[in-house]
Amino acid sequence: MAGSDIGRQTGGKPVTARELARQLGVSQSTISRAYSQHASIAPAMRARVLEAAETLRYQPNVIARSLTTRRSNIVGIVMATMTNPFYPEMLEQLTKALQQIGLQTLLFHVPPGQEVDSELPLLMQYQVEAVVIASATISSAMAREWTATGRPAVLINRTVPDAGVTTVSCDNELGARQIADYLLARGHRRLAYVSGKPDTSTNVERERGFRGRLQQQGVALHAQAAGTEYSYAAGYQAALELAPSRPDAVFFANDIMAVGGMDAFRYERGLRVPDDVAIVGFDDIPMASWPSYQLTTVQQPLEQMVAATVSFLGETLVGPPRDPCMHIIPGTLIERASTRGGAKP
Amino acid sequence: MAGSDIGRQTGGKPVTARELARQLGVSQSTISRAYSQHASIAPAMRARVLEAAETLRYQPNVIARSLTTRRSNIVGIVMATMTNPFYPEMLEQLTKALQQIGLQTLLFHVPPGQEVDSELPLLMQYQVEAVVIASATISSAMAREWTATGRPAVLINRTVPDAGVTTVSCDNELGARQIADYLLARGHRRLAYVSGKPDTSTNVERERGFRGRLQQQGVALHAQAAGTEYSYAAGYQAALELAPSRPDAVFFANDIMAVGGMDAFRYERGLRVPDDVAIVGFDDIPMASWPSYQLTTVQQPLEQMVAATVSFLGETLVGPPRDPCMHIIPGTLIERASTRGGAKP
DNA sequence: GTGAAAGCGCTAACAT
DNA sequence: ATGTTAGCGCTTTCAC
Repeated sequence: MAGSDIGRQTGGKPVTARELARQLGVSQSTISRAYSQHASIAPAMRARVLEAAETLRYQPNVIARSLTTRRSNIVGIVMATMTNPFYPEMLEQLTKALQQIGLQTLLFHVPPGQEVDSELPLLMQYQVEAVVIASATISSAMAREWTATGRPAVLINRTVPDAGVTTVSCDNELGARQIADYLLARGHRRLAYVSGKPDTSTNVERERGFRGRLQQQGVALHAQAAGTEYSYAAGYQAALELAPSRPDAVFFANDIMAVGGMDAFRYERGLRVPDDVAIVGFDDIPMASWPSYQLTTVQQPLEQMVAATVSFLGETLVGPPRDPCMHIIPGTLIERASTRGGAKP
Repeated sequence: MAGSDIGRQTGGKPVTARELARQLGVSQSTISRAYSQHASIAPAMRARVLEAAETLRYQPNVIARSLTTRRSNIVGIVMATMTNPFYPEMLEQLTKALQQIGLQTLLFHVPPGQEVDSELPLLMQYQVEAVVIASATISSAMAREWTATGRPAVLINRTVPDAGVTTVSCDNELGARQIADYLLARGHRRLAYVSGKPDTSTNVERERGFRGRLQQQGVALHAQAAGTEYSYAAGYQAALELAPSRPDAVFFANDIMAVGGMDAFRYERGLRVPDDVAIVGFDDIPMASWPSYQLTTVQQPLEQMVAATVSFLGETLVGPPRDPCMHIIPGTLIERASTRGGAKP
């Protein structure tokens, strides 16, 4: 690693391929070829060019390149809030994996109230080659419009019905069913569900899985509280609403809510977890394994989700566009002390 | 919001300004002018162009624009790990604020072992107008090289001595001194410090502030443990090392470590917080205010830090380059139950 | 106020 | 293997 070739002369304009060519007494295309993997150029010549580039601090302008190649090597990532610790982790992994295959990440933040839809024209202007939408949803109309442009879109952790968008997600319904089975097997009968942000596919699927399974087993849902969003505070609030009905087990739509709920049960209502009330979440965020929480949860297969996303993008950006597909990966139920007792405070 | 103008015809190539011009029977420069704020164009004409653009799904190609204007409107953000919850929050705010002044964020992730330095040439190739480095440090040699290109660099939450880089940071030394004063005032005398990642400026400054103040007050540091990194696990580990020396108060280099340490003290050593040992952190991450932790800490002025960063960038990217400066903003000591007792488990 | 023409820095035929 | 030429889609003089 040279660590010394940033690419511009002191204070001046960046040196261009033409200048470098002039200095070397070669044509400008020769410079270009030196940076192109499969170009026919004498190895000696390439070496000469690269060496001169180093001393003159020449760096190819990839923006200009993308104008002719029509490949920006940029993918847009759209995220709503990152207050759920699950998402920073995902973003980090995603960015890393994309970088490894030579793709850069243009990050867009969608304010809570706003629609993802309104960001897409901007992404388009920046010529991103694909868009990854995480912790946010897109209208199916807009999704169709986007894919009509020939650019792939991947929705992580959300699905949009028949919009032709590729989806990568944990099997939420399966996970929720496993939770239901697990709680029933442990003898719980006064089961409650705390929903997450309404109308998100994750919430719908998890609720459907949980309720569906209970129904199959002939157990009625004891109580339900509506979280307004996927946050600690919403979980906390929901737990307070739920407490009077005295559930013996509560499934929160995700971990950050579960953690909030647990705190509310313990510190506001003096309930013991799991003795008075068992708690289950979904995601397996770092806090879930902290001794203060020891939260039973369904672990999302983050690595596989990222891998699926990136390999889909990688393939469809080189080869012929792959058809959109649904990648539904099963999660793993992780049993911890929030349901099975143990060394709790 | 139209919600319907993504910018490309179905499956085909994006429509260009030239095509749009041809359709309208005007020159291509007219199209350009319609999108330029201070161009001389008849209002009627502009309206005509914009309307046609909408129906034909024309969107200017900002990448091509940047070639002529030499303004990419892209800033690079370089982050190391985001496992410290303080950083996702910062990233979110930063991206939002940059977007508001028309700047987009190209995100680069630096793997733990790797140097930021190696990423900069890539940033340069993407013609970013400025770089913001968070949760990571740059060598001062590389920093000088970068600024020599005439592009601003901002280091958030880190400083690099005399490298000509603008720095935005909390007053770590002051904060640490306040913590020392606070703990002494509460009668603690067996004080310990848990250091963060060695050689980071934050760690150096916080340690200096804390030790310095103790020395001034004639109190010797009772014990110290070396965290290897800013993580929950490192804090946990450090607490275990510290426990035998029986400190009556521990200042952890940041909150995520403090939370880890607290869990270790409580669940591994059975100590009560704050009765047996008082705990203080730094940052004020969300978990610090959760009832399980109720962590006394110094709140970083995140909003002001982001505002300072963005306004510096905004100014220096339009007007004449501003000189690099140090923005040191005082934090706020927040007293919670981890030092003053209260409703603890 | 609008059109014509010359680039921005690069890649990709097409020559040689 | 290298040089020449023609753009990529846009902004910006310079005419009129």
